[in-house]
Amino acid sequence: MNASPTPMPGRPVRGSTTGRSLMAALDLFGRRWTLRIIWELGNEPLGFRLLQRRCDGMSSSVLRQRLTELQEARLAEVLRDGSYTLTPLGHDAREALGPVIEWSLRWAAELADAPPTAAEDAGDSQRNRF
Amino acid sequence: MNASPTPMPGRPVRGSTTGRSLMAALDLFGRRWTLRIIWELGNEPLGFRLLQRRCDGMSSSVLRQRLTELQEARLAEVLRDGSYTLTPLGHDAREALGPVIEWSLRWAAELADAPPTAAEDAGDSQRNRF
DNA sequence: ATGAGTGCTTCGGATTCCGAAGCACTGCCG
DNA sequence: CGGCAGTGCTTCGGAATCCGAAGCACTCAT
Repeated sequence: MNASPTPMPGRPVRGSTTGRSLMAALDLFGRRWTLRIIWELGNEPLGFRLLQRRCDGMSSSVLRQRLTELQEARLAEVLRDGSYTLTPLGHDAREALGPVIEWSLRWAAELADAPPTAAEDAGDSQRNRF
Repeated sequence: MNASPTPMPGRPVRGSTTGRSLMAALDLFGRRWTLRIIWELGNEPLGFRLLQRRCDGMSSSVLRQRLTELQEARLAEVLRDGSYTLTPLGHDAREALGPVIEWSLRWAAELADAPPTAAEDAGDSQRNRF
């Protein structure tokens, strides 16, 4: 299973040597689908295939990888019936994500009534502005 | 610049068709280095190369990509002197990340005094537990 | 004018992600 | 009992993404 190691506080983070726990968390969360999985698992325990469907049919191989990482990081665990849940620590993480949710609503509102500025859509507009 | 489109509320998200703003946010944040960049820019405006150094020397090509995405998403902008900052919306996002920081501390503490369970380190231990 | 620093691009190779297919297994239901 | 659908999970080839070294055009201090 040739994958990069699960980020953990105390150990050096991918591309870093400091190992500060915040950086480890940012690295862990900054992997595709991780945030989404935590979010979906926070609602209710889910089996593998059902969880996969909730995540817009994400790749099963990556889902397996993410679930392993989350287990190693002690955010998720398997129930006796085989379904996946968040540990108490995992639920904490999800709650910590709450403000992000609220923000995303503001974000959506902001973008709705703000017409794109000339600077943005023409991505190659500014160059060598020294 | 062959890159996947910047996630935006209202538009379908990568691998999804719902376009809910939360999913867009999770997709945006769930790209490597994005959270880290927001974090670093929240402290102070930074020029390209300095920001790169703050992010453990991340790849310049990816940094450029991320910065463009963040600008399109209106989280970041360029100052007159060429350095990058967070927009007010971007600062909101960073503040929304605050609880995640606090959580990462608890996470570190939790992992510190919790010996690894047999289930974890031997990743290939459990198979076909039907 | 020379050297150091900047923002940014290019490009080949490494890593990661993807999705279809398949395996072994457990329920069902007739 | 014999299908048959559903499960968790793996494999594997190809696509997308990431990486880092190198370089370009430019500015500014010396």
